[in-house]
Amino acid sequence: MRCAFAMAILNDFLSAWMRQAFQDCCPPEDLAAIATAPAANPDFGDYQCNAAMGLARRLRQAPREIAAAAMAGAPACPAVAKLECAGPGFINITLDDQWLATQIDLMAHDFERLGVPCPGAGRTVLLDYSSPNIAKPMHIGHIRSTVIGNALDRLHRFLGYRVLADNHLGDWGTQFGILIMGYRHFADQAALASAPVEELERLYVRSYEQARADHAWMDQCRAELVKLQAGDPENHRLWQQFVDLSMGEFDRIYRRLDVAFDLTRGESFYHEQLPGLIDTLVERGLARASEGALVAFLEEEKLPPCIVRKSDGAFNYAATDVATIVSRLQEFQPDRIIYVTDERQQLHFRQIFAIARRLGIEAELAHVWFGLMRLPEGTFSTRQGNVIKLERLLDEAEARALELVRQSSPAMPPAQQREVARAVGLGAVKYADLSQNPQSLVTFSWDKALALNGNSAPYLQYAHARIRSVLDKYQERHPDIRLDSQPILLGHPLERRLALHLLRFPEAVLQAAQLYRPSILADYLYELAGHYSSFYQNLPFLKEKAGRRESRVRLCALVASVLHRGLDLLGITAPDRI
RNA sequence: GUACCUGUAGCUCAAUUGGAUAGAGCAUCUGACUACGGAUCAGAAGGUUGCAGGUUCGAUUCCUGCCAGGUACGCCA
Repeated sequence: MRCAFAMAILNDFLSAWMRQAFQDCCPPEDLAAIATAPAANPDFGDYQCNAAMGLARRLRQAPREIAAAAMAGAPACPAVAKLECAGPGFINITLDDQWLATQIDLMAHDFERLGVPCPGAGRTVLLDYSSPNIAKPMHIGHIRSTVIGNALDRLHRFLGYRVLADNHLGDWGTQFGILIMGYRHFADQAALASAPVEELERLYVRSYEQARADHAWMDQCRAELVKLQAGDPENHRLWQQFVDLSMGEFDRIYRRLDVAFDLTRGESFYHEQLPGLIDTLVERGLARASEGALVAFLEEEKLPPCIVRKSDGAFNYAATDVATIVSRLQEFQPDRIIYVTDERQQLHFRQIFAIARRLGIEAELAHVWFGLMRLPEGTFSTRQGNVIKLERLLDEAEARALELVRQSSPAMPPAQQREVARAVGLGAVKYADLSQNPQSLVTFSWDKALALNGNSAPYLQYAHARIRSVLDKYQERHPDIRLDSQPILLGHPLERRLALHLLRFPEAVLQAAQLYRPSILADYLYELAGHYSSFYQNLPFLKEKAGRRESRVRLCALVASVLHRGLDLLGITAPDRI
């Protein structure tokens, strides 16, 4: 039997091959679980299959015997050079050098996609991320949703999905009642003209303090919100002014972060649909009056009750979010809606999704949450005024990077130095958030957010720039050689290891998107840069004799392409010079 | 009280979702300077994976119970 699998994901290819090997000695229902994995240790070959041990109990047979049977049953495969049984029953797979070289050659010729498939073709994903609140400055707590969401956006687009990135602004909540009261009583028009969002923030904090001490004030705030939601022209005018002022600042930051949305629809966009939604919920028995409010009871889902309309008649976040799902499905028919928010909203989304299911909505609904960013002294909040503004973080990052660029590239023109510093500083900040498991707690620290060495974006950018520089030198010295027709030779273990890792790029991209964890791609790139740096430091290539020299230069070029593309998928720029 | 998350080297984080000797970075120490970019590389040292049980060939990973921290839980978003 010939080996006839398409090689898109190396591990899937080998897993499918192993399933064939096990076909005769494994019950059919267990076949699907058989898979390979990269070897834990280079001594064990390149890939391993651990299925024999798992089957031993079911088959009442020694795992090594099962492994031996599978190895005997394995169809011939040009990819595999050696198959060994080791330890209690591991099957160790060593790939064929020539085959690896051919795969690298194919990958290098796939200049645009580098072997990454397009599983999202024909599917639509709506991505809801960033979503800051109007009238509050963007602070470092907002960067996680923005950066993680944007990376998921780029990953899904690259995988062929039609992506609609929607910035679901908080432009319709209680804060406007508080803000309107603050504006009426404390507004400083001069400050509003010169630093609008700071002034709005000040008014909000001032009015909120008042409300905490003064019940009548709080009641008045609520009343102003109800008036706004009921269409009061004066409150609506103020609201529009607050929105416009905030959007000016948000747009400036998004441009700087290289983040773009297809839609910017705040909660207010769905405002008119809320009464109809509430009627539907009541008609279908999904919500009923309770203590003056309208509440959806979700006992079947083992979830606490969810208020969809407050006793003062105002709609809340829950109502808006359900209406948003309904509206999005009607207008765009997404196969999936992904929300990126912090951990505090887990229960909220479980409730919202439960209500959506009861309304008969079938689209896949995913909540990607991440740990709240804290300061060493605790949580920060606008109300307490202990926030670190996002722009200040970005300024600091660029300043530190600029200092470094000036030191290491003094000959570079100042304008280019600034451009490089922008990419490096911004990359460092983004990478700090993207390179770790989103669900862990994060305590903000300047040194961590702005790290320029070790496992950081600048390390990857540096590796990339070094390669570009070497490639230029090669071009100068050998302008007549057509590189892409030169054979790939994998003789040295460092070359081989690099090649093997390069071939895992498609898998890293796919996994990062499927598991909603950009950190998987970041880890992959960091390891790639590490393998490359060892290779670079320990093996000559421009000085190597012809043939091997071309092979190594081609490997370098492919590493550069993968780093550039991979960083781009994380929203990070890799300059040619650094 | 209930639910979810976190706990791994001095510090910050990994561990291919149950695999072989738990890996990186920072900090510390030792090497590599006629180099193709030293923002680097090679190496050393650093661990009872919060604690106690259980499941099995095998547990950082799954189950149970504790401990510590975080977050949420009918009128915030």
